[in-house]
Formats: sequence, structure tokens, C-alpha cells
Amino acid sequence: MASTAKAAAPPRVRLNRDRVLHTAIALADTAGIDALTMRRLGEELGVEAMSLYNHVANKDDLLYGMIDRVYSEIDLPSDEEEWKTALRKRSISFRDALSRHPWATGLKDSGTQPGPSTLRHHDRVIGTLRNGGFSVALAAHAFSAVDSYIYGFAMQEKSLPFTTEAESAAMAQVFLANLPGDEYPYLAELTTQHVLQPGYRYADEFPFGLDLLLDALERRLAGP
Amino acid sequence: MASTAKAAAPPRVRLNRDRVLHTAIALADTAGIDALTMRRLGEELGVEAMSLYNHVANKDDLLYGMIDRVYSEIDLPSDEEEWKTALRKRSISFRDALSRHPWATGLKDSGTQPGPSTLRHHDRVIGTLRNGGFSVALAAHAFSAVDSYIYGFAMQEKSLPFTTEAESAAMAQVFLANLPGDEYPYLAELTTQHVLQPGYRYADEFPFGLDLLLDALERRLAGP
DNA sequence: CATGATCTCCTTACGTCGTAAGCTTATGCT
DNA sequence: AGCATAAGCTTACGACGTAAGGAGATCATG
Repeated sequence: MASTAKAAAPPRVRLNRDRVLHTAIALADTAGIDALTMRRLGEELGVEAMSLYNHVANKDDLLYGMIDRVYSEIDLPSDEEEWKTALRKRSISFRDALSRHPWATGLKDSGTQPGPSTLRHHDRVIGTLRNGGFSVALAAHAFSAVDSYIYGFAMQEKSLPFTTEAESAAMAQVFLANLPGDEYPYLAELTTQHVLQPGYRYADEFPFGLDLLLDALERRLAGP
Repeated sequence: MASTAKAAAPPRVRLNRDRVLHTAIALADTAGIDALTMRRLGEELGVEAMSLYNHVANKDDLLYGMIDRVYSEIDLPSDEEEWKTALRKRSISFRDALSRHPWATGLKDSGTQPGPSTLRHHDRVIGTLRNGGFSVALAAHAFSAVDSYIYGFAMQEKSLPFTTEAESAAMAQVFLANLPGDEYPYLAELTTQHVLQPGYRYADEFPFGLDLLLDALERRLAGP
């Protein structure tokens, strides 16, 4: 009887940092970063908000942990491939990760507390460049250029109010209808002749800029 | 005496949207975006928080207005210069603006409600490319690539916990001391041999990536 | 100039947020 | 078995954005 009572006792799953981070990311992905409140996250985990503080120092710590998890999802550059293809693959993987977790782009002070996955990622990217023949200075320049582009692209993609082709078309129509026809002629032209073309998705613009950068880097590496 | 009373009456300056936006930007610049609350902004203007709502629909509207103001600070590309130099100048002016107003980089949904200055800016940039011989599609690609880079660079710059050379050096020292020596060898190398070199400032990395992109675009324009 | 409408600004209040303090209960160690 | 430690809960506080509605100033119209 005592044992029955015990058996009926809550089959509660203990909380831990991993479960907290995992659920936080899932919540931010599906409901948006604004929905990620301590109370809501607690609810999602069947726990009161304040209990989360046993596994996370505060909300910023939670966010830092989430960001490091996103970095851990990025495929590291292979060191068996040429630097250019290795870097290209990891760049696409990087953008994919930011596209799966749009909230990770533009979190305040995201770079101030880099976690282990973040550091490892950076280290491997720089290593790929160095082993590809880049000087320390050129590797630093290249790293800054490529990652700025990826980050900025993800940011723009996120801030766009559409993602699918149909949404794009709808938005573009509204946009065109609302803007003073001849005041922004080039913008209107680009909208009708590019954005409104069948099959357009902003995400498809990504490889263009990436290859622009990688080709240019290759040239710098070979040239003077 | 009635007149004396009248003369002593509050020499109150009327509020208007322009004053609200101007003061909001100044506040965000000096005290950070977190300090920009409706109450604090009201205080700054000698007014109660709720009075602001006569000139601004809500806080998002305030932020949209601020962002459009930042765009209005960017030098538009001259149409008397070659596309490349015109775009280069405007890109540097763009980054300068984002550097003066770091809060403007990464505000949520910044692109969903473009204001008139934003639209004019985009229109002129696209126009510069079109008149420089870019096809509509190539202009769209180029615009996306360059502005993603600028945006991303500003983002990284903001998220870095240092700006001056002295701060960089101090941070780098702490960073090196704290990270597991041989776990991130390339990162360590880059830090000591690049970041810790005298005269280093991350902002100086900007022209490298920009010229990489512009040179590459020039080549695409000429080539196939 | 008078009078009514409209706009500006203020007061009060509500629900939500992150999280400090201190309690109770569960776990782990000796 | 008994106790230290950790995990989770309750309650509460101050700050936030902003809804509702009142008071005073300003403006439009006769």
C-alpha cells in the first residue's frame, strides 16, 4: 500500500540543461522568439518558470546556450577537400542552420559569449583557410567577409515578410499597388521583372553572393 | 495680472513626430536600445509616456520611423560617377550610418515596413546598377550580395565586445588566457598574430570584403 | 469674438515580463 | 539512517507596453 502510493508517485522526468535548451529551441522555432518566455518554456517542460533557473543562470545564459547549439548543427569544413569546396559546403550548411532557426540571427550581443561549438566552428574554418595557403591576415579577412555575408543574408531573409513563391508574389503585388508608381521606377522594375517571375525565392540568391566571394578569394590567393 | 499669469504660463514646446524620433535615436545611440522605453523617452522629452502615442502608433511604429531616419542619413549613390565608385561610396556611408546607430542592425522585422527613405535608397542603388549596365537579374543579385555583406558586417561589429584598439587587445588577452590552449590552435594563432597586432581595429576589415564583392561583380558584368 | 469640435497631454490601471527570496521536497553520500 | 545538497515551487517586486477615459489647449467656423 505504501508501495502502491509510491508507484503512483509522479513519474517526473528530471530537468537538465540539455532538455531546457532543446525545448527552448523547439519553442523558438515553432512559436517565434517572442513566445520564448520563462513561464511559457516552463509550461512546455511541465515545470514552473523559476525551476528553470536551476539549470540556466538567467535568460541571456539560456539564449547563449541556444546559439551555441545552433553552431553545433553546422557541418564543419572537411579537411580532405580543397579549401574552396570545403568552405562552400559549410557556408551552405551555416545558412541552412540560420534558416531553420531564424531567431538566432540578430540576437543581441550574440558574439560576446561564444560557446565551445562556436569556437570549434571558427577554429576549423580558419584552419581550412590556413591549410589552403591563406596567410594569417588573409584568412582573417576572408573569414570576416564570408561570415558577414552569410549572417547578413540570413538577416535579410528573416526580415522579408515572405518565404514561399506564392507569398512573394502576393507581397510584391501589394507592394507595387501601394507604392507611388513612378517614384521608385527601378524598384518597381525589379519587382515585376524579377521578384514576380515564376519560381522566384529570395533564398536562391544566396549562392550567387557566396560564389562571388569565394571566386574573388581564390583570385586574391593566386594573384598578388 | 491676468497677463502676468499668462506670461508665467508654461512655455511648453509642443511635441511632434519629428522631435520624438530625433530624441529616440539620440537616446538609443547614447544609452543603448534597451534604455529606449516609452517612459524614459517621455522623460527625455519632458512628457508622460502616454503622450507619445499621439505621435506614434506604438513602439514598433517608433522603431520603424527610427530605422527610416537612419536610411535617410546614407549618402545616395551619385549618378555622375561610374557604378563601382558610386556604389563603393554609398556602401561606406551605409556602414558608417549603421556604426553610428548600432541598434538599427538587427531590429526585428526591420524590412517589413520600409519607409520612404528606405525605398528611395533601394531605388537609387538599383538604378545605379541598371545604368551601369547590369541586367535586372544581375542587379538583383548584386544588390542582395552587397547589402547582405554590409548588414552582416555591421552586425558582427556590433556583437564584438570591443571597438578601440586598446579594448581589442585587452579582450584578446583575456580570450587567449581563458581558452583551452591547444584546443583551438588556429583561433589562437589568428588572435595573437592578427588581432593583437598594433593598430588592429575590426572595422578596418570592412573595405576588404567590399572590394572583393565589387571587383567580382565587375568581372561578372564584363565576362559571361 | 464666441462656441463647439478636435487634438494634446495626463492619470490610472492591467496584464506580462525577468527574476529575487525563501520554502518544501527529492536526491545522493556516508 | 541521517543529513547535506540540489531541484522545484510559491510568492512577490519593479519595469515594461499600452488601453481607457478625463482635463486642458488649440483650431475651425459662425
